[in-house]
Amino acid sequence: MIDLKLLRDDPERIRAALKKRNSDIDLDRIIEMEKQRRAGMTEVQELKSKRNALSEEIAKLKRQGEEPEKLMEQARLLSEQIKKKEEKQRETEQNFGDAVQWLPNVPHESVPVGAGPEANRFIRGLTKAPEADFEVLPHWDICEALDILDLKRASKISGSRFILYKGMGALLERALINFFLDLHTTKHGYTEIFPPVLNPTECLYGTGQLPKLESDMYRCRDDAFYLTPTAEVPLTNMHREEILLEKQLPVRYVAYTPCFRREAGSYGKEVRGITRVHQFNKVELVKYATPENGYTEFEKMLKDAEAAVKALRLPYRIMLLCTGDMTFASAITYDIEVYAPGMKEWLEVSSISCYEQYQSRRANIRYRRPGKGVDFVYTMNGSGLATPRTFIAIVENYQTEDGRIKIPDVLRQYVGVDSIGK
RNA sequence: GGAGAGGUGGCCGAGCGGUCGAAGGCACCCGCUUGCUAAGCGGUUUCUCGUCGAAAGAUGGGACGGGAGUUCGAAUCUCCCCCUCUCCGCCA
Repeated sequence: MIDLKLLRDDPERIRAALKKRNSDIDLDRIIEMEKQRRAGMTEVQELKSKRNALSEEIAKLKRQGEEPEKLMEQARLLSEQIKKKEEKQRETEQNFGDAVQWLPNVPHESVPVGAGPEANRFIRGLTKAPEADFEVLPHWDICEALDILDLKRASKISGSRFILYKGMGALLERALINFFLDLHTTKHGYTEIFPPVLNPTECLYGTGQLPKLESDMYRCRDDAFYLTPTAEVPLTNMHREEILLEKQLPVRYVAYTPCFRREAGSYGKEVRGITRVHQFNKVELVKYATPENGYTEFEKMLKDAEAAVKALRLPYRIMLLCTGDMTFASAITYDIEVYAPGMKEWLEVSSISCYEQYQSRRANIRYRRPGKGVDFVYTMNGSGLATPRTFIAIVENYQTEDGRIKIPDVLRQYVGVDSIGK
């Protein structure tokens, strides 16, 4: 949620942010609703103040053994009036609340303005796709040849855009998950969490998937749960409605979870292979920090994710997303992309976002600074990494001319062999 | 699924329908003190939303799991829901 004080005191900043994001939200309507809401609030409060005074008076008289019937009658009428006003006010609040949920975060000033990927800014890494000295097979071909993915049967048991890893493929996938978890827990100071992946509606509002991304998620029919689209949801909601101590911060969590996405509307794109699927594995990083340290921690998180790509020795680049490419709740987002020489494409394997206080306001996650009251924490998260595309990058980059796949050094202790095939 | 207990401030934990935003403790912060790996003494500190104010602050509303009700008035009474714990049953 955006800061309501900003809405009141400096709406032009929000208007500018909306423009940068190409949003067509009617801000004036929301401002108007907010004014109405406050006016109504004041009215109700004044009536209640009167009633409280009356009640006190009654109590006093009763203690003296009197029966102040006239006052009681007056108070009764007041109460009725209050009830009516309150009902109206509740409606006003509800409408305002619903509307304000749709306001996206204000982008950080360093974020380039633009509509699509072409406006993203290169930060570091490879400027050019590396060339292989032989014809690299795309992952769907090499994986079929080596019998480590079975997409036909995945489709038989679940449908299109599902992955079935098999044999050494399953082992490689498992190795990746373990490697990522070990890396972040032992080298980067994250605490491992293994959370539930069915999350209730409140959690999805908390992190900002709802209301906007409703149709991108799987919902349970009989219970108010969504299948988690990312571990960001459980990890960030762990401290929902809490006041943390300043000395606890930063809190760093890492979790492996499967992630579920309907990918509605993406049909026709990326049809082959496993770049875009309904269920995938991801190791996710989440941090809670103070506003002062927020961006330092954020840059560190980018490095933590980058370390994973580096350790696997994959060709990569880091892009700063433009306003049009960022998600709704994010103030700033970096993508780490690896190159897949078989597909001849750059693939996003990690997206690292800082939400500043946008999520913490929604989820009411605060911290106490000794002697200086409470404030909302900064939250941020990043993939560290998502496996399917990392898997692709490995089978395509580590492919040999004779059709094998070498195992990256750092994974050997998990896989137990040097290569897959022959 | 059945039976019972319970959900109160950052944490633990009291709380006859009005003087309870809530005893006490812990923690925290601020002083003082002390010759010892820290203790003692005193004091402060719930959160939230309005209004006025540049600010310090002043003033009012609200919050004791959530919602509805009874009442002039609810942490306290009634109903519904949610959650936690214990026991029984069932199941991986």
